Order: sequence, then C-alpha cells, then structure tokens
Amino acid sequence: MATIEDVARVAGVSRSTVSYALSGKRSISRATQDRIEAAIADLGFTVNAGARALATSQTMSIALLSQFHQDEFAPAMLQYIRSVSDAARELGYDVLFVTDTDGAAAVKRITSSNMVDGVVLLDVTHADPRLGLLRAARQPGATVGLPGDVEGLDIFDLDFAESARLIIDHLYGLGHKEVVLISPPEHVFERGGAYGWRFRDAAVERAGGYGMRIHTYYGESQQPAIGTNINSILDARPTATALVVHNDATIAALPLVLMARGVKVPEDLSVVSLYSTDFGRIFSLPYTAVESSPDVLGRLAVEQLVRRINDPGHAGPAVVHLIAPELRDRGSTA
Amino acid sequence: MATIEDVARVAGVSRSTVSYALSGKRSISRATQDRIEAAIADLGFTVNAGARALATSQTMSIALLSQFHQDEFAPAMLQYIRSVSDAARELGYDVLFVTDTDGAAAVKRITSSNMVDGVVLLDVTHADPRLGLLRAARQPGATVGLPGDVEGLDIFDLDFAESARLIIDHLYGLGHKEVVLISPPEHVFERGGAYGWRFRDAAVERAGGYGMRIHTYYGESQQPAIGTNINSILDARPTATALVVHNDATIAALPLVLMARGVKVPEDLSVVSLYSTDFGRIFSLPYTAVESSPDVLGRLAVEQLVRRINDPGHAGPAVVHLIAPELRDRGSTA
DNA sequence: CTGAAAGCGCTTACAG
DNA sequence: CTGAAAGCGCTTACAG
Repeated sequence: MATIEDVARVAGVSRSTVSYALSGKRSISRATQDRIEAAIADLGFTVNAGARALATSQTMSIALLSQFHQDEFAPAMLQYIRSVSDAARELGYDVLFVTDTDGAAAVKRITSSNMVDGVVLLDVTHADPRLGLLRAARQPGATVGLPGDVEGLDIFDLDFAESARLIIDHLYGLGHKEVVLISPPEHVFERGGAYGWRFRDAAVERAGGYGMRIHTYYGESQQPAIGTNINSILDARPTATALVVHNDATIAALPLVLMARGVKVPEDLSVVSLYSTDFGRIFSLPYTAVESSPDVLGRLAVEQLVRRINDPGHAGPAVVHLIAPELRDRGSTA
Repeated sequence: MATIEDVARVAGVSRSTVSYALSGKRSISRATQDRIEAAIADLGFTVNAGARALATSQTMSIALLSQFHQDEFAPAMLQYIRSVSDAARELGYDVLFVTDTDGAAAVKRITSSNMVDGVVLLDVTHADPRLGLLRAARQPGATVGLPGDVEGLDIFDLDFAESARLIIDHLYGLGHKEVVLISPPEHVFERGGAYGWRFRDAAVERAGGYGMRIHTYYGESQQPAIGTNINSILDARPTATALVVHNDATIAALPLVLMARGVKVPEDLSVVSLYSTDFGRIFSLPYTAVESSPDVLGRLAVEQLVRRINDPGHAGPAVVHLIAPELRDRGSTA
C-alpha cells in the first residue's frame, strides 16, 4: 500500500508538502502540485483514514445506534436508518451502524474508544439508559425521539401531541362525535415509548374539549393478535364513526380486516392514521394520515450533529426540535 | 482523555507493560496486573481504536454495502442488514454501513483508505460493478447474492433454481396442470437481478418436464400498479389452478387483491411463494413458501469473511455456497 | 517478569 | 513556496 512517504519520494518533495497539497491548506507551486498529483495517480495512493484520524482527532464517522424491539414494527425503521446514512454521506461522514442489544454499553464502547465524532440515537425512550452515557461522552449526540430529560443533547421528533390534535380537529370538523383510538402496544408504553402517550393524552384532552367521546385501546404488534384485536375493538364500539390508528402494525393490517368485515371507508367508518408516505406505499394504505417524516427527522439530526462536531460550543444551546405535523388527506374521512 | 501513557504513569510501569496487560500476550505479575487494573479503572481508560488500528493494521470493522433500488421492496432488506450486523458484533467486529449511490466508488473509498478489514456486499447483481473493485482490494470480500463471475470472492445465496423446482414439484405432486408465475419486476431483470431468471428459468424447465403449462409474468414494484397487474394476470389465466409468486411487493399485496376478487385460497387457487418467516409475519401472509433465510445468509457471509480476515490464504479457495431451500407448508395449496 | 525504542501513516506548528 | 521534526496513541520485536 502506498503511503504519503512513497508519494513524497516519487514526487521529490517532503511528506508535509504532499499533505498540504492534499488538504490545500497552503499554497503549492503549480509544478510541485503537478508532480504530486502524478505520483498519487501512479501509485494509486489514498490517505489512510485511521492515520489521519489519529493525527487530527477526527474520524469523519458518526455512529448510528438502532435498537430492534420485538414489539416494534420493523418496516418503518429502515427509513430512519436510510435518511441518517444518506445525510451523513452528503456531509462527508461515514456511518458506524450499531445494533448491540445493550445500547448503553455500546454508546460507552463507541465513544470512549473514539471511533466516531458524534452519535445519533434512534428509538429513544422516555428514560433511555443510553442518554446518560452519551451526555458523559466527549462527542456530541443527537436523538430521533423525545426523551423525558432533554439536557445536553439535540433532540428531534415529530410533535405527536400536535399530531393528535390535528387529527381530532379534522374529525371534529367533519362532525364526528365518537372516536376510537388504537395506540401502540402496551409493551411500548411500559418500555417508555413516550410517543404513545404523547399522542394519546393529547387526543383525549382535545376530544374532551370538544365534547367528543373517545375510546382508547392498546394495539398489538404481531399477527394474528393484530387482526383479532381490531375486530374485537370494532365489535365493542359499533357506534363510533371514526378510527384513529397510531400503530404501524395495526394500520398495515387494517385494509384486510376492514374488507373482511365488509366495512367501507369512509362511508361506514372514517380512518385517520400516522405514517410516512413510503410506509403507506409499502402497505398500499389508502388512509388520510399525519406524515411521520422519517427522512426529515434523520436529516435534521445529522445536520445538527455535524454542526456541533465542527463548531463545538458555538453551535448554541441544546435544541429540542419538534417538527410540525402535516395531515395528508387521502379521502378516508367523511 | 486518558491514554495508555497515563495508565502507565499511575501504575508505575511502562507503556508496553500496560499494553501487554491489556492483550494478555505475555505474563504479568499479579501485583503489576492489579496496579494496572486499578489505574485503568481510576482513569476510565479505554484503548483508542484508531491508534490500535494503525499499530496493528486491523480495524476490527467490516463494511456492509447496501443499495436501495427504487424497484426493490425495502422491507426484506432490513433483515439482511440486521443479520450481518448481529453476526459481526458477535465476532467482535463493528459495522460500517455504506449506502452510497455509487457502490463501486464506495468500495474503492472504503477499502483503499483502510477503514475496514473486510467487505460484505448486499443486493449483488449479475455483473455487479462493485465486484471488480472488491477483488482488487487487499481486504477479503463476501457477498449475499450470486453474480455471474464468482472469482475471488466468497458467495452466499439461496439456491433459487432449486427453490423453483421444489415449488413446481410440490404443485405437480398435488395434481396442478396449469400454473402462473409472477417474477420480480422487469427492471430487476434488466439491472441484472439474477435471482429473477434463475428462479423463472428453472421453474419453466421443470414444469415443461412434467408437461405442466406455466405462464410467466413480470410483477410490479409500486402500488397501484401491483394490484392492477395481479388482477389482469388472473383475468388472463382463468384456468390456472396455482399461482407462484416470486416477488415481495406482489405477495405483500396479494391477500387484499384476492379477497377483493372473492378468491379463496386454496379452494379456488393454490398460492406458493418465496419469502422469510419474518417477512410473512409483517405482512400477515398465510402462504406456503420457500424460506428465503436472510438471517442465515447474512451470518454465513460474515463468518466466512472473518475467517478470511483472520487467516488470509489459509481459509481455502473462494466459496460459492447456495443454501438449500426449504418449503414451509402453510396450507395454501391443494 | 519488565522496559526503552521503533514504527504504524498521517498532520501541523515551527523555521527558513 | 517548502522541509525537518514532533506528535497523535497504540503494539511489538528486541534486550535484559
């Protein structure tokens, strides 16, 4: 493998001159520059990333920590992973993808061994054990997901409370008086999946303010329980005119269940949900829904993280950015 | 950040002794060992991964290259990514997750800058442009997916031809005489997605040998084209008694389409497909299918890659491992 | 059982 | 415009 030393020798200059020619951090004569470039091409030289990282204390990599919970529905996850990965590359960073079961230990391992310049946390829970270790790390951290304590990290998430209000407002505007809400599985709540109760509590409060009746249920995460669950909920609430689904696995299974029951949307039942356009396409979902914007969230987190990496201290106080929900009307409400 | 130098000073020994205490590569007296461990704990020392990599020429990372084609159905992908990531961690390797649009350039960048000890390629096509660069790299490479030229790399894939035969045999055994096959989208074939024709050609040949009629069609990759496509195919072949689906997006949408048509499985139509158990669960698919085993494939690729990393030259000639298909009977054929 | 020193491949003040 | 040298934080022959 050619090193900078080899390039220097072939070009007849010093190592430092080659290094500066590479970085452009000082001016080099035309002739020297040309000889160096020729030598680089001849030798097929590429900078050794590890050596550069050691010398500069910059790895040009960020870690992406993802967790795979059994009670979570995987298809939505890949969109966050992709958006983080794409955004990172655009900004010149590589991505260390970390899926260790023990996320807290992974944060410690990755940060203390200096493998990355920053960390993005996905699937953040209310009292996420990874947060403390990330705050203690010398690298900056950003999360997708709003934890209970936002201190010292840049937080990005959809505004789930506002999403719920937007949906209730929409249904109220259409004259609905009795609504059913299917939330994430109970396990998600127990685990501290705050998006579950942020959405539900806001929906209940807003509906109450309008004098609407709202019945809330936990959803399931696995078939065949999902189908059984939907059916028993609909059986129990025959007078409800609208169904709000805040649960990926449930909304994915809904078209089939409703067709089997002979329920027409929106004639017999209005349906509103929360998912990304891509997710909707994957599952052929025809429902009006709040856009969950995984692409936007992943990108925002990475951009802010890179800002902190490049300008520690000057990037301002920690940010909590809840993006405003948008309702995509697909005609499933009436 | 504490360095090995700090640990040495606090413990009152030399850097080399600390290093050996860490690696266990030479024996250390009990007393010295204890002092070193105490110093490490006091200082919260962790080895700097980059410095170690520079000194040992081992990064303890592998690259995972994934491509996101528009005509491919994303949900299946995450399972390969997960299995590679999990297997790598179990073997002590971290994973650099690379999703650059230009995969060939990414292979070059990652390998020539020495960021990883080996490379796993996902979504490999017949004449994949990444292969040449990976062969030219000094790091070993493994693929999930069978390319046209298998030279110099370890290849892992499902035996799609045998999968097709298994399915045709199964249908023939049940007395079917006319079968429809929906393949991956035409774009996948054009792009060199060899699994498409390996499956189809074997199915056609085997069916021909049995005197069965088989009608082959390309599937679609996006709604609403998927539904339209399925309906027009079924309309065109009313006398076919079995449907073989080798297409993720199509099989995911099939239950709804069949229910809408009032087609009962297996009474009116037998259905056989090819997907993983997890995939089937996500889409609530009730069909008999060949297990695609993403978890097994990802793991095999990583294990072989690590074998090569640890024992270059002695790990034997390049391997082409096509795993034998298994049919999971879920009662969707008669 | 332990230490001093060279080396991994870069970058960057310091000097001229 | 360019070079010699120190330093990033480790590992590992070489010596004793």
